[in-house]
Amino acid sequence: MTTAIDILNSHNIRPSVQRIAILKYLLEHRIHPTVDDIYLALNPTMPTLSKTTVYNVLRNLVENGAVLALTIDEKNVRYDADTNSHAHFRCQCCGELYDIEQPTMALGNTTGFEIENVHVYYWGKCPKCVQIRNKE
Amino acid sequence: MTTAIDILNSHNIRPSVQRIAILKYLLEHRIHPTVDDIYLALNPTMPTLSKTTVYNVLRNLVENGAVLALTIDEKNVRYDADTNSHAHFRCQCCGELYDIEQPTMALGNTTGFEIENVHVYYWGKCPKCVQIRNKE
DNA sequence: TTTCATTTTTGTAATGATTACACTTTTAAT
DNA sequence: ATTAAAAGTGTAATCATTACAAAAATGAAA
Repeated sequence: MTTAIDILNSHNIRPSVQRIAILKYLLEHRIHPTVDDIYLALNPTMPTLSKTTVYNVLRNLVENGAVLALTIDEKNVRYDADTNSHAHFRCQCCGELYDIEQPTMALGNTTGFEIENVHVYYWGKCPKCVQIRNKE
Repeated sequence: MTTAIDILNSHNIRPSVQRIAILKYLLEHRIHPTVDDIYLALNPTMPTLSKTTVYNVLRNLVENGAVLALTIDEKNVRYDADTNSHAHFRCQCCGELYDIEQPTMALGNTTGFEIENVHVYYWGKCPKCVQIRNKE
């Protein structure tokens, strides 16, 4: 099992208390939290934590490829510690954000472009909301 | 050629002067503009136009499927009048946003999910920026 | 272990996109 | 022409994010 410290080290990010806490939270809560989610979750046990630090740390983690920033939610950026290839699904009923298997893709003509990164975002109804609708 | 009015009518949106102007601008300027881009472009010839109206009209267009909202840019939502299936590429050097051919995708296991919409976002270097880097 | 430079964190203030809201104007049907 | 509904407008509020300067922590050198 890879710990937060290992991940920080392997991305050349010095493992400060705050960085460890934030990455640890992301690793243990795969809910694609927003900055606010993270701040509110950690604040009780780290009262001195500043929201600016959460922003700073996350920018650092994203820039160094340790964490993904998801822009599927128009309001807030969401963060994901799972950097393996996978897609995301956002339910238009309940707003929930799910991990979903990455489709196998045959790229079209992308001549001249150097592609470094792909994000696939789905929108629709999640299983829970489909069921609720069918019961009505 | 489909006009702005045709598109509005076919999506059951009443064709007001402002709606026509905004959709026409989107149809004729395939640059994925932001709200501000659109407002600044139209303001000279429509001095009474309000930015709130631009927001309202775009929300209406998106909700009725006449226009796409792109969240590839973390700062602003960008709008696209091309609702045909295509992907988007954002250059990490110059920030430019390109249309790009939609990959042919074989969906993985999405049992239970009702998928209504897919967006594929690419990041990397655009041909211009690749060239510039190679010349250095 | 003291010193000092560098990095990191912190809190407050600013920014900037978006929305709320109340009022005015336009539209379309009678 | 009258009138009710829809659409547009301008200002003020909201809220995520960033800027910035001061404080704290870190780590290397003496």
